[in-house]
Amino acid sequence: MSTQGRGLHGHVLDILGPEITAGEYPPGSVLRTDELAHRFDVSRSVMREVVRVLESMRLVESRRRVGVTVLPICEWNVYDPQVIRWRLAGADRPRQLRSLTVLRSAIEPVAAGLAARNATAEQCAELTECALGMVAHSRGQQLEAYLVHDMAFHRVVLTASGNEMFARLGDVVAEVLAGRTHHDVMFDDPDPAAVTLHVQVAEAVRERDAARAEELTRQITVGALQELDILAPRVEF
Amino acid sequence: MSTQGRGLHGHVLDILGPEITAGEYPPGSVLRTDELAHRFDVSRSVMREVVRVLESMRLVESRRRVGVTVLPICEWNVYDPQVIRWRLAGADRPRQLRSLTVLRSAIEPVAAGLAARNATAEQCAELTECALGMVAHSRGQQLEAYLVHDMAFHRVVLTASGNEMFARLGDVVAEVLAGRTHHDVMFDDPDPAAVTLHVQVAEAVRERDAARAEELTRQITVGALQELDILAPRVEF
DNA sequence: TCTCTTGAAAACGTCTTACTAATGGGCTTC
DNA sequence: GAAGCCCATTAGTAAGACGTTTTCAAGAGA
Repeated sequence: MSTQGRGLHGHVLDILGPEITAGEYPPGSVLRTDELAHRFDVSRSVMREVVRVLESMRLVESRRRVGVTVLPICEWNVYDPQVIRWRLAGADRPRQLRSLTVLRSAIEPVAAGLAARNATAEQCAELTECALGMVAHSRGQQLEAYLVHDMAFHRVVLTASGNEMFARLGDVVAEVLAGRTHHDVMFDDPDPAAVTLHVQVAEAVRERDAARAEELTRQITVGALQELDILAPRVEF
Repeated sequence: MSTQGRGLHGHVLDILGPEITAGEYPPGSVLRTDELAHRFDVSRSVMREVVRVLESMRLVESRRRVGVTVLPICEWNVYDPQVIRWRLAGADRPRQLRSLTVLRSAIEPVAAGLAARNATAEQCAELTECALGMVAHSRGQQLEAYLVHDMAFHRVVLTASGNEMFARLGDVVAEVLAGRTHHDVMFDDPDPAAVTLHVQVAEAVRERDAARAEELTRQITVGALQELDILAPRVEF
């Protein structure tokens, strides 16, 4: 599921983007538009469009007489979904997974609290449905079905918060959850305690108990962090 | 401080981007590359590069035989610093300011907690210095000088957290703080309670008291939210 | 020898033109 | 009325020429 297989432009981006985010060109490296165009066998026009996009992601900077310079990580637009996908697919996947999980631990509890205030009746119903789906598939090697409901659950919470910045993290959280199931070691069945917590969050939101929804969600994210510490301890801090 | 006045490309972007984020073209509106090129008096090449960048921000989508379609807000990359700047400069500034402040209230307490664990001795010193600077300029119409130290304080906390996702929000927080001082009604002097809280956060971080740093920062952000409610109640939720 | 000036080379920036390709809508046909 | 074909439309790609800025080095002068 690359972003835009459409067009030569998207194709080149799908190769060059991951290379840069993987750190194959150290910060300060200089690429030449013409060379890249030749390498990918595309016209300079196409190559220029690719560079423009990379530039808007702050992965590179283009300067006259110098070339296309790779920027240090601290400059990157690390919230760009495309950049996140590239990094998750690449070498510093563990690091990215950790920073995203920490991000979740900050965002989701607050989002859940807001959801308890702002969720529509329909969203409350969706939430309950997702939680029940998680329960239903929590035993007997049904990780895929479980994952679907888990992703949906968190997406509904973030959307129901009513804050667009939170809502936009739905995709990111989904990828983190999917990553946990697909790439990393995952226990045969999800932690029963976590399943229960999801059900309780749905309850709390339905009952408009913001404080409880927040606290329960905090427990979920703390659990996710601990799980990460067990599987891949001390990758960064 | 527009992103890149460099080049025709940047110039067109600085006009078209704000127009789109201001909602001047309702979602589903169709723009034609040729028309835009003619309107801005640039070549189609330049216009195509602009469209590519807008596309990477998910503000528009380009399809053959159709044109450049404006996407609904829910598709936008709302974490793109450029998009944030455009929106802050435009019509839905209040809405953007509110969602960013809510975001702050989720992120900063957690970041402060992490900072208490991870901050270097140098960062602790910087933090104290910033807090003292805030105190020094907290009375007598020195809002500008106060703002400088306030922005620096929060940037250091976010950086010291050691999480790159948090660190990258330094600019955003700075713009929110600057916006509060410059564009919105601001009391003559900053709230003394807030000043004290900053000093205490610096203390807590220095003493490695994560829980206290988190709780104190939570009070700061809650204050910011309340302030927003007083100045511009009920803009969205 | 050091500095300042000047010039040229290098790389991106822009424009133009031509051509290709896909796709949505209208037209025809059954 | 439905299905399928055809074409106008608009973006996608390519190639080449020229402009512009920036850097760096060579040369002139002190």
